[in-house]
Amino acid sequence: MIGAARRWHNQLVPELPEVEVICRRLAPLLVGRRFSAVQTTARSPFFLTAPAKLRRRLAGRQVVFLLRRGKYLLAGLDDQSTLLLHLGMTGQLLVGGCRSRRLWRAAEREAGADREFRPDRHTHLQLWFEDGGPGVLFRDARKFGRVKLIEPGETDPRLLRLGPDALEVSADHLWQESRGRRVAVKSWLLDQAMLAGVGNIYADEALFRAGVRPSRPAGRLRRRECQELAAALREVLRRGIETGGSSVDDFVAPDGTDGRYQNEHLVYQRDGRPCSRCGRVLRRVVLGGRSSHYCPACQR
DNA sequence: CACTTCCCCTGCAAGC
DNA sequence: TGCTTGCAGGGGAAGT
Repeated sequence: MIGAARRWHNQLVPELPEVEVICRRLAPLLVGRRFSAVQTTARSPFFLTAPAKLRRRLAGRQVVFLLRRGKYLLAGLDDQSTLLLHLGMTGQLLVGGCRSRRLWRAAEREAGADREFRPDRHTHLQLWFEDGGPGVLFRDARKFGRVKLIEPGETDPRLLRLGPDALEVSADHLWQESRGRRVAVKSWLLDQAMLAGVGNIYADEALFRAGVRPSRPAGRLRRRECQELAAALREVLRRGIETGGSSVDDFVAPDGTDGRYQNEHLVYQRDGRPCSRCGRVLRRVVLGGRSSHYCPACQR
């Protein structure tokens, strides 16, 4: 296999729209309910807060609110502590009992499996409620996800470092932040301290729509391009939320349904195929260790 | 200080 | 067929 024709199996990272979809669908299922028991697996020492402590501290707590900040989910609890969740690359939050073909391995899918999800060896956290209703399960095959209990009055340095939320990014912010930066605009967009919530897919899609080549040094952006990039970012993120997120591989909403935004990807993982705008063959380049997809004619 | 590289981890698919 | 190898990537640490 050569270059562009090669199709790697890529995991989809939950970016801002996916986390927002999860947040909106999960909030009615979490807020107001009280944890009865919390289960963890022996394979979960990657948690920022030790599993044993999570089990002890969460039991009996009631969820007061659920919100998204960048790619983080924050569940406020009735003792003023906060449960912080990051889905990493393969993290999933699922409602106990949900059905989805996507949750099963290819062989099982082909067998027509569309059955209820049951906790498996990658299900690291199980939250059950005292009302006896469906639980919420955190599953993460690659363990890049993070779970932390933030104690009352404490803050987390991860959250303090985050830039403004990408859903409301302004041209002025991009302009000011980009001045003097020599890093590739693509790598710059992925910097959560500059802008919170943008990942590989939406960065590539926004750069295409703004006509900016991912390898361009951020500091070379013109004011006009910052305007177009800000508008493109807001548009692709808003549309991503509207369509329920991108389901390239691992993303499923808590109820097991797929998103549809992958049907609207114009460049992401489309290298080797013609550009939808001009017909030129789309390319893939690695920037800062991350693959970027772009049109050599439409993006300058 | 700015920027790059490495590492964590696992599933999948190419290649032998 | 079955085993080995290598790639993907968010984010933080370590290196240049």
